[in-house]
Amino acid sequence: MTERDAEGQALDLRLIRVMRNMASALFGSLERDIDSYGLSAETFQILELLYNKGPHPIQKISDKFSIPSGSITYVVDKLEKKGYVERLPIPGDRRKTNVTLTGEGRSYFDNIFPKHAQTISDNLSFATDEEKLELIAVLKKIGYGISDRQGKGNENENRSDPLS
Amino acid sequence: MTERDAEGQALDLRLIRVMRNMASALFGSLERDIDSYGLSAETFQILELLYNKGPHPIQKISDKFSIPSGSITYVVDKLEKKGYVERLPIPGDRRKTNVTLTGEGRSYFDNIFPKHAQTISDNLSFATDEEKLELIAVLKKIGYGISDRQGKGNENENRSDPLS
DNA sequence: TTAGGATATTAATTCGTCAAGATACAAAAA
DNA sequence: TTTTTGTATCTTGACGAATTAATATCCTAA
Repeated sequence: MTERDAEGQALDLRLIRVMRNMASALFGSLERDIDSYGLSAETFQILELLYNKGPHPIQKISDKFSIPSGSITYVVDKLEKKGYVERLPIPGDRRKTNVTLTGEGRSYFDNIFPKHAQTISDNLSFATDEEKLELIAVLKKIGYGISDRQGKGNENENRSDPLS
Repeated sequence: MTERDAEGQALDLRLIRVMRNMASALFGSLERDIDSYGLSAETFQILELLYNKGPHPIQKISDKFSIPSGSITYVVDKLEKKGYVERLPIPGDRRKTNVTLTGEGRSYFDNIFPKHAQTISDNLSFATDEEKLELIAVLKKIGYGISDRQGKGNENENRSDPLS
């Protein structure tokens, strides 16, 4: 990789520091919000996935969120104990298990999601819509760049739902 | 807090998703780099602090990085066992303990920091300098906004080294 | 059939946090 | 003064959360 001159490097270090602080303030705030619903950021995202895209095999969830295979059982167990999801066998392949939202899980998410979305908007209210569009464009470019450079084995991934 | 219309809300959700994915790609990449030096993101940042700003009392470090008081002992222990830092009493207050870089810690950091800085530049190379400056401005604004709203008890913090 | 891989769980372990405790300082009361 | 009360600092030990490595079951293709 090409080396940067001292000045450019200093700019990069400044940017990474601002990013770290912003991320810590923003995601910290969102995590506290999610915590108030009795969930973790991780379990919230899993519920969100099931809510928006229906049942998923355990392994898909594990992949999507980079949760180790040994941990995903533990995580799904917790959600199952709370009554928000259930495990269902997948016909045709008895190795797989589908995770699906229960009625209770759905209505709980119906309840908390709008609140959380409002918290997100509150936290992002310090930028204008124009700035937000600019952020989306640039941050996407960076995220893509990094993921593509790494993912030398994932070329066939869903590019219509980028970075998802 | 004022509520957003559906369209604005959708923009916010888009932005937060892009931010999450970007952060996970970027910080994941940086963490893997740091991991290759046998450190965690947290311990790396502590070494960086001691390197740039000299010895710090344990409690300052604990505060700065929001590490619980029970955990900071554990973290400093690990760095001490590796020989990178040592604990020294602070004259005048026997409750406090200073954490300082050892010679070994300093030369180790001398060695790894330039490598890590290069990794940072590599990961940020997908944005132009102009875009980076724009990012710094907007992300700072968001980070400030969130921190200031929360920190109703921290008005007296160091604003010349913002969000640090 | 059999060999190899995919999927999920279990058990052991590691990691980090919390609550409680030990010590020291500082300020107010006696 | 000295005593008391409250607070700050750090560590300890018990605990829970999350990961790893090993295991059980199942599928696919040679």
